[in-house]
Amino acid sequence: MKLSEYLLATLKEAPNDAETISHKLMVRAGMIRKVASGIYNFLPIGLRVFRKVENIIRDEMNKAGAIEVMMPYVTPSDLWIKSGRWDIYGKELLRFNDRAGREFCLGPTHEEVVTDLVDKEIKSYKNLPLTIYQIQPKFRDEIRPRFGVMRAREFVMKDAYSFDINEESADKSYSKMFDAYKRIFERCGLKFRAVEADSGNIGGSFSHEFMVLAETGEDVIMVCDECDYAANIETTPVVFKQKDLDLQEHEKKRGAGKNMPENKIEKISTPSCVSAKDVAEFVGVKISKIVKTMVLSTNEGIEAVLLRGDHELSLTKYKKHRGLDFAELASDNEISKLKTVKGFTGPMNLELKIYADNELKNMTSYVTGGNEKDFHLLNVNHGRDFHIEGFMDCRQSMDGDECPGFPEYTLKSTRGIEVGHVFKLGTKYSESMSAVFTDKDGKNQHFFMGCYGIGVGRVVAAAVEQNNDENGITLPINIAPFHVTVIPTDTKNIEVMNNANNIYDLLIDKNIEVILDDRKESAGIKFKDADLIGIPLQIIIGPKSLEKGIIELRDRSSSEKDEILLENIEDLLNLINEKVR
RNA sequence: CGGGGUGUAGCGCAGCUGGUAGCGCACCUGUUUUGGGAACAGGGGGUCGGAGGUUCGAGCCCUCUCACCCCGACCA
Repeated sequence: MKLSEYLLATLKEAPNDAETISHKLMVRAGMIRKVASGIYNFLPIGLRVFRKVENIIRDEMNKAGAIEVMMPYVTPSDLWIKSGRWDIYGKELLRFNDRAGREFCLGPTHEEVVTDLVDKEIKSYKNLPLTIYQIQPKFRDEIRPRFGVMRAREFVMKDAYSFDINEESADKSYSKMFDAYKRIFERCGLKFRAVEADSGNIGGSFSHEFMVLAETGEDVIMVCDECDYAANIETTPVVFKQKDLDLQEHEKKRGAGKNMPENKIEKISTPSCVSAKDVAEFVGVKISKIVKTMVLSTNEGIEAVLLRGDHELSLTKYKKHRGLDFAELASDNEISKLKTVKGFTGPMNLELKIYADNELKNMTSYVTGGNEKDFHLLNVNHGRDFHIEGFMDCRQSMDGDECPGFPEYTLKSTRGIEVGHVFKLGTKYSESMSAVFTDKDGKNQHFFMGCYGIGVGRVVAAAVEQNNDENGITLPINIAPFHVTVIPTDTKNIEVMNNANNIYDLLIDKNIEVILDDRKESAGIKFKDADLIGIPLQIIIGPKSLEKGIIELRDRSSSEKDEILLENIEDLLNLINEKVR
């Protein structure tokens, strides 16, 4: 490819809406351009990187025995109604009608379509297991698209779906995909970790996210440095230990024959103290002596959950342990209907079902909201003063928490970009959509399913996020847009151009992905562009060195230059060939 | 969805108390250049996001609207 005939759209300055390094660099390198919020053009340089990632994914999918298909991204509502997701899926699902008024949506994922497809085509256990996949655009009307193609509304996803006769077989399909994912991200040169993720409500099912480690990642993951344990913070279990010391304290405070501490509740004025931190400072106790009451709106109605003041609620874990489909923090409006005041909510006389984090078991005589503006209560105790429906592990894990794998190790938080997710579905969709095959005994059985996604554009962005320096992008050679650029520093010098053209042709003959920067630009611009878009190998041909019969080979990442005699040009080509393969 | 912010040339920005729009980069032409984003000379490009209003006069003031960006469940 000659650059004079190419679409190279590099920019000196990044547009002001770009925040992350990868977003800035991808725009500056002419890889992507925004068309609308969360919707992007891929320009030639970007598309080349995209295709390389895509091909690695395709290659590993094929090697793992998955079979490629292509499903539509415009999907009819009846499939979604059948699975029950038409009503559950919120505004993320972009819905519209065709000319006849039929309802459709842009597919955000394809469980419905693929389950329907396999149900119709696969009748017998003899044709199982089967894993099919596609690489195709998806649309999710995200609340807040950001970071360029990292979180886009329209994006390309590789989604695979496995179908098995039973759970045991499904686990094998899952682990094949899991292994394929590891190979894919290794081949892309990414530093990543597979972490345990939300396993949903179905017993025995599990899920892993593949996280590229990056400071700008949107997800927080908890990792153990000593063992392999890693999990999304949303789902990391907290190892609970009943505190003996507190129990002894508790004993001392017990009244004769009574089961509860005798400290009397005290109502105190706490003007404008709405956060646990405010209250702790105002009252002069540790924040860990505060109990905060959070009101939740769920599919089973309004309820409350209690947490220690310095702990954070994990809605994911709460939903899971409560067996809820839906839960979010109650709105101001919902709270205003209760016998309480926002900022001063407490469990006493709150006419709601109250649940609590396990840690509450270790707490006595704590501070809670008074359900009255500017008032809190001291010496509140559950059991004596109010009833807790149930305890569960629902707080978010924190730095220093015990590793669930080994009690002697501790967890540390780090950030990651979720580039892949493998999920064991079980029979969730085959049941809701009545998708069955005939087993050995001639009986109908529901398929055991798994689904496996990779965001292709996000992998590209994550790779850029991990591979860059002050001059631009430094992608590894197997996903760089080109292998080699030939840079003649003076396009008017016939000798220089002849040699440049010659080397360019030789590289093409060897199937090296090469560009010739024959633009009538100064050498400086060519160097800057080559570095910015991240061509790993640069062959520099200039008049002065050519007089000495040499050309230069420069390594993008290390900036090291090798001088090579023209007569040894074959050696150069062989050297490049080795690096590329 | 709530809160905040920004829309002026392709990109980055300036534009005062309202007086007919500018800078840098990019682009085009020519000449000289060519080893890390060249120099000089000349040139093109804007219904100032859109609609309405106030005014003799609006990029600037008012109202509405659209787009884009940032922050936000952790307070219950």
